[in-house]
Amino acid sequence: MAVQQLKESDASLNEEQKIVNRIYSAVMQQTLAPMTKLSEATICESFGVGRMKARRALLLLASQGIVELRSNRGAFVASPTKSDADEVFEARIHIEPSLTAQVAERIGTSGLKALTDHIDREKAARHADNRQEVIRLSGEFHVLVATVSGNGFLTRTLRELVTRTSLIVAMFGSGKSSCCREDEHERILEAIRERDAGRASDLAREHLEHIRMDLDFKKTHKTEPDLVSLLRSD
Amino acid sequence: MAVQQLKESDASLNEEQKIVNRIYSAVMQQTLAPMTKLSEATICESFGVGRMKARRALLLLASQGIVELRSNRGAFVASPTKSDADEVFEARIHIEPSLTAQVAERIGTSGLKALTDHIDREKAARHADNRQEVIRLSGEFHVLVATVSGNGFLTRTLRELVTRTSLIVAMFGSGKSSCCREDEHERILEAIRERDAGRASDLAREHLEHIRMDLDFKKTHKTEPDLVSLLRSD
DNA sequence: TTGACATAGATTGTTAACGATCCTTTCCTG
DNA sequence: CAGGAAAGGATCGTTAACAATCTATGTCAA
Repeated sequence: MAVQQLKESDASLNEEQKIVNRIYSAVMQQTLAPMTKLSEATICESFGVGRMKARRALLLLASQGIVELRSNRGAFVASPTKSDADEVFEARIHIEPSLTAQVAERIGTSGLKALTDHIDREKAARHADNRQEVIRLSGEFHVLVATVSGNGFLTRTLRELVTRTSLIVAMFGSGKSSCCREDEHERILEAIRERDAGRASDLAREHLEHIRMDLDFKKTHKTEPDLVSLLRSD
Repeated sequence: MAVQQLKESDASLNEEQKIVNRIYSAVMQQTLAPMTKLSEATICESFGVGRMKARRALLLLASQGIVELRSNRGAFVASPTKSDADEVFEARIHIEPSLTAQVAERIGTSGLKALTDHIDREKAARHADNRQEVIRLSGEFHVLVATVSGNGFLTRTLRELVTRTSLIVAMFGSGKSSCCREDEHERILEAIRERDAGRASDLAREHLEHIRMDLDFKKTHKTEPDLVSLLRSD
């Protein structure tokens, strides 16, 4: 079980993929909020590329549900609905427990080291109170599990699911616990290290259900206070 | 569990999505063989669209691994390797048994009717010896299971997986049994109808493993006789 | 003051032309 | 005759200009 490309060397990639990855990261660390407009011009000057590259990047992001393209109006960071959230968590609960179990059975030393290092980085970020980094690393843990499984397809699928989860949390997250709970990743890693596939699977499922339970679909969407801020006297 | 859009009304779709769907279908019924070149010009005149739409469609197809874009050389129908095949079947075995079990638990009457009708169409096509239709419907059964689950994300994911499986079978299929076995879909449907989630899950897994076992990775790729045909005297 | 309407600006969608790269054919040379 | 180099053709990648659409501002009338 070789870990192929833990570091995706940003250099050897075509430009639009770089743009896509940067936007993915921004969404994952909740720098880009749902409904944020991503105009072509913005992307062109932000990344120093032509309009063609920008449009290709936006099309790719749209095909993965990260942005929404409205005709003649531009691209906006997706704003998932409750039903979108249900789909995403349902899909993750179908995939991740089974995948985590497989990883527990077949992981090698290099994969184990990658996961351990990641947990260390998570702890460091948490200790440093670097919220954005904590959120991003929390999400990427799940992608990393797929990566160490060696399955490129599932890695891409999970990257998409995790990113959409980040948008869902941005929309419906209930306040402070807007990222994964403290030690759940560590406990999953322990189960993997002990080759306990059943426990790893259970922990993964519970972890996802915890994230889901921390959502609150009753409150009005978090990203509508634009209206409020516009109504303020200034 | 409402079945939302069993018929994707080809009319109300933007043009590039129509192109993508047509190519999907062609791959599914093995009209388009791996490594087939899809030049921009071909698509432009085939669908009567501008080069821009053609390029967008090809980019979408590439992002889903159906075609491969080579710089300055054009788009080619993907030719999966053995390792690609392993990834696809691994992913399907992670997803489909669990998904089928869920469908067995939660399916409603409309979903049951959709699946039953589909099986009927499969039988009719088989009886009529319409090979292309049999292959296409066999693949789409798996997509339909995802559709009746009501999960749009998994539906898209399975459409991609099934299409790639079709390419894999085109590359490595061992002769005659190049499509799903006769009655396995029917047995899965029976388990679903009886709400036997465990059996449905098992049957789905076995079915996938049967498809996988019918592959033969030893033989030279099916789509290299281009070399042979070039060597013929003519 | 409020509402509708018209105009101006900005942004996206499309097309066409140009430049770059690759493949094929041809021709030259050993 | 074989090998390689160069020219030609075809295809893709990019850019720039144009057309279409939407948003916002401003005006006028009720």
